[in-house]
Amino acid sequence: MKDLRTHYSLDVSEKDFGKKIVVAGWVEDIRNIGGIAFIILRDRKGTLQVTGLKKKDPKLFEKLVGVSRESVISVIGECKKSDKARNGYEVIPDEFNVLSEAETPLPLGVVDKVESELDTRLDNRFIDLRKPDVQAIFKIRNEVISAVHTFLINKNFIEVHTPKIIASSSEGGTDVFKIKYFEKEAFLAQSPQLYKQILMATGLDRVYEIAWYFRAEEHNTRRHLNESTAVDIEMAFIKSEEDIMKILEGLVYTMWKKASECVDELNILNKKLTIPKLPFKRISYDDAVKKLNANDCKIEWGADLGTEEEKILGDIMKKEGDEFYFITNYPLIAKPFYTMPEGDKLSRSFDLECKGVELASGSQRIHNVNLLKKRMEECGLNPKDFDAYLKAFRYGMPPHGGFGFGIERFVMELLDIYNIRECILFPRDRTRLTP
RNA sequence: GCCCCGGUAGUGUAGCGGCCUAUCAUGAAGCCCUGUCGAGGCUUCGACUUGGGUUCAAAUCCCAGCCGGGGCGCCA
Repeated sequence: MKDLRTHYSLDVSEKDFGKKIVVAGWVEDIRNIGGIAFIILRDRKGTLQVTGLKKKDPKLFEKLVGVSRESVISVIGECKKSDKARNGYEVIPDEFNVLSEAETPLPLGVVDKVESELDTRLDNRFIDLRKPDVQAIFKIRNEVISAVHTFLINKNFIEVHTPKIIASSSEGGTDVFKIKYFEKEAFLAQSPQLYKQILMATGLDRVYEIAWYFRAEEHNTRRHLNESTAVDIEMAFIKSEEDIMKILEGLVYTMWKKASECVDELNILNKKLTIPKLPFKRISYDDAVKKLNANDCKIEWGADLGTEEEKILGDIMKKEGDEFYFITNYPLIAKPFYTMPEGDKLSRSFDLECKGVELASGSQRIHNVNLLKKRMEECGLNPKDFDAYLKAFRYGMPPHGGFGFGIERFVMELLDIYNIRECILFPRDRTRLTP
């Protein structure tokens, strides 16, 4: 049995001219001129042209032009130099096989001259993903995640995987999905927060996870998902939250830089990336509020920044030359119970903002079990529900902190994508459960 | 949780009480064409979210359902 493919479209070079090659992929388009026909074949790397001549082999020609668009075929033929064809060569078929015939009409055109709605595209995601610009997003996503692994492993982090089926709602706050766990009730983890903290009591010191977040909030917006991914880290023996911010800004810088090296994909998307400068500006919550008030945006001290305020602050910071910045020392009241207080009212926390959108949020955590219990109670939680978590703080827990960093939000900002659903292969939102 | 908005061929749209036997593009099917690359030309096919109501007359107005989009809150 012969190979179904010896060459990808873009891997053919001059030394192949005049030789027999085998190419395979999807029939993107057929232009039948009468006595000659051009089949545009698409594979993972690009497209190539198969040129059929009626005179040469009428039967093969009929079969070739009769195949439906987006069918999968494999073609054996001569690779012939041609200045008229797009890659400088064309394949003159001797033989071809339809590996899979596509039904017609297509539910979504790959190269049609009409746009499709996102909903239609997501309903037919496997076809949508045949488009090079859609694929480019996920190729870049792959690169930045690979940069995460390299960067964090170099900083002595180890990758961990914490459970996603959990017994109690992890942090209060957001809604969680309830599931049946045999005779018990369980929940899908909204974040790995409590588990990565427990791991700080083990001596592993630095852990990270590419984590799934499940959130049962019924929002329907272009920047929310009910199932999303994040880079979550936790590190022990820190002096302060500044140690964590250093890791985070280095990580973001590295991811951005790695993305900027995806030249082919960025060209397809028609995007240019400017690598951010380190260090990112640190601005305290107090100063952020002052800045906002000075710009006719009235905000009460203590309130979390709303979408509107975040945007305005983003504009102010951009004017001052900072696209990326940390907002530090939030009011304690706006942060979860495990956040380390700073004085009475503030916290040792930070949010990383990019152009007015929150990319990541983190803090130094409380490592004293009594303070932790006190904070739980102040937040309206019952420490008894957190026994398994609290136990880890009773037998030697070093000072520690970490952050969670949404991957889809990052990709969205990185590539300037309007709807977050485009940043994940198969989005789960308020209404979408398939595909 | 609160508040807006929308559903017309496979896809994307026009129409917003009678001119609708519903527009245009794209697509599909077929015919012509030996250098296409957004190929071209000709022919054909294909749709008003569902159920009630108003009206002489409903794609169009009203009500309800179903499906979807978005904003806010909250968050990543």
